[in-house]
Amino acid sequence: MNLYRSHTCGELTAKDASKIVKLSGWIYRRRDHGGVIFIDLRDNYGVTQVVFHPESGIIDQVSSLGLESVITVEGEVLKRDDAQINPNMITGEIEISVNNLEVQSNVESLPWSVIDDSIPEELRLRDRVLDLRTEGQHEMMKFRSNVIRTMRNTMWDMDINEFQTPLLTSSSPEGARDFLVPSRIHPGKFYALPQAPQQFKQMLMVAGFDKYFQVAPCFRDEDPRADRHPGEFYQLDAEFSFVTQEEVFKIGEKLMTETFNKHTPEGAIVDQGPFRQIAYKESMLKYACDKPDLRNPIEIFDISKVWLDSEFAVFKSIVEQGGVVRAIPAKGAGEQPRSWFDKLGKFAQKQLRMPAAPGYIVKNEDGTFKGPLVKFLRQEQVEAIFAKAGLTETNDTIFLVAGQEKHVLQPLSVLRNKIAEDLNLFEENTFRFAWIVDFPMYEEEDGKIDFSHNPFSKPQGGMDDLLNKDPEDILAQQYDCVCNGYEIASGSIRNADIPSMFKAFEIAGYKKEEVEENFSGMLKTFRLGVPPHGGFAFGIERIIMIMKNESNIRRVITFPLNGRAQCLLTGAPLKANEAQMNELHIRHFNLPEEALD
RNA sequence: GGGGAUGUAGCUCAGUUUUGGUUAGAGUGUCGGCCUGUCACGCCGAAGGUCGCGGGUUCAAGUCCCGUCAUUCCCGCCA
Repeated sequence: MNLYRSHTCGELTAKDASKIVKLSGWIYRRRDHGGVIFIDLRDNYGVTQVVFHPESGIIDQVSSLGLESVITVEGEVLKRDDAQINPNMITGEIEISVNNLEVQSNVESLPWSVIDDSIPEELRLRDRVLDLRTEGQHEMMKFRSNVIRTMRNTMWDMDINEFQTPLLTSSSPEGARDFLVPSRIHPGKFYALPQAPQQFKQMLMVAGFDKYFQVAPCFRDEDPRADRHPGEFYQLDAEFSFVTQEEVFKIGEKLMTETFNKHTPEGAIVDQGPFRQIAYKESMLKYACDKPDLRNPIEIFDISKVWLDSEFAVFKSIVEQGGVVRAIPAKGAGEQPRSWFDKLGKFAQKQLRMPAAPGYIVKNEDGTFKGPLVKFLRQEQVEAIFAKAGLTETNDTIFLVAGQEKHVLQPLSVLRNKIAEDLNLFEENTFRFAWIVDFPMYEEEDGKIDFSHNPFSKPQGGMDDLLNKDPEDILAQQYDCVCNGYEIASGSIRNADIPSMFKAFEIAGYKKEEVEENFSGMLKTFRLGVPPHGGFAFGIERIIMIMKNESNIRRVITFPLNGRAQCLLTGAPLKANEAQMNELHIRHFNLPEEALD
């Protein structure tokens, strides 16, 4: 017998009756009847009812202990009378009649109750340990642990090596803001925390390891979102040599299906590979975003041209000036009350900052149409639009959004999901995957050409594309994996050809010397013989959020930062003292007033 | 940097608009008492409030106005 326990609080049942046992755990609940006291004792594994009788002589001691105190009890396992069995507990057939109590740690007062599930997040973060004891949060972290175990095992089963890569490394000029770490040994110089192990995993391929993965911490100094933890997060990062895009997809599909099949609820529908592949361009048209939620059956389509042959000056001039009109088909939406349409219009203007509420056309029972825009089109034009949408029933509706393409995409995407949600069109308990492929290599903003994704991706046509195509027309062997409206992975087949790498950077405005300097490590190794290679990185937190249907990423992180990137437990970030600053050769300047106190 | 929502007892929330008006309520938790079979135990009693903060309007502000802070969601940002 262990010093503290012979069993856990989740394992004793009727078959253990009359055993003498020792249990340790936290006081979860107490029911004091004056003469007899019941305590629900909780540990990581479960809850067991322990009973104190007056004859034990420790009643007074027990009633003075605070909830969440840690105790060790010793006693006999008693089978309960039939009337006293609690069918809701695994250990509900028995209880422990205690004759010996040892207090490991007494709790004077609790800031809030572990049983209460309506505690605000600020307190949960401040008292995170208490929060991690609550049933929901405790199970969540065990769930995360199990998911990562499955992912690791799946990778190992495919004979993929697990390696670690440096955390103190160099800044990469592309991408998000870096976290910098001042060097003591090299005054004035800084390490950067990796935004991803990108360069190192490629170097592992050059080193001949063939297949690699790791559960990698990634650091990006960006503002948070509900699905984006500020500062740091984890990726299941992987890279493979001598592979094609399709072979990388197979590995990713195996990883996802194994993980989701094992950890989603009974009866869930999980896409089994091969996953759908959707070209970036197609995705932007049909779903108005590059991470579509495919549980939503609505597909947007373009109806720009019809307005050139109409009397509606607003849409006509938008299209004439290169803008677009897009249609969102909404099956049966005409059954909704007028107030629903009004509310949707207000939402669009207020939340999505659309200049006007989206127009709509509803099909009447007699085959005519109604809505503010109907009078501008001929009957056969409207009929053609509905035919294109495949809408044939009374009350079927089409919403219209017009404007320059870059302005309408975001509102379209949000409206597509909101309409489907309001109309209850989403598939339930379903996990829909897709690969978004054929991303453009470059994008133009304010006349400047920049990489639209990863500068290390291979242009689909190689050097030939780089030399002969308009940069905006060059596609990359770059792909994302999306699930239920989240981007859960990103990857590419890398550009392993040194001349075309320089050319690719040149198009984005980087001089040869800059590239040599910033990627010296990687370039040097590439000159030593680089295999064709490619890979992916899956966002672990997002995968867990999706499986648990959680909307906030902090729920799946043991010790998350708050929305302002502060740790309420440790106070991080904190000021450095003078001695530390001196040693690191750094000094403050230009601090805002509020930082000076 | 910008926009929306929220802020009342330790915690969850009602009261705030329509209509500014006596002592701001409930549940839960806490504390005290009672209770030998409960399992979210029960019963009796008590304590607990700068209505986020500051200013303004008014005879009178939790309620109206302005500002500000905090939390959160979104936009920007996220190769």
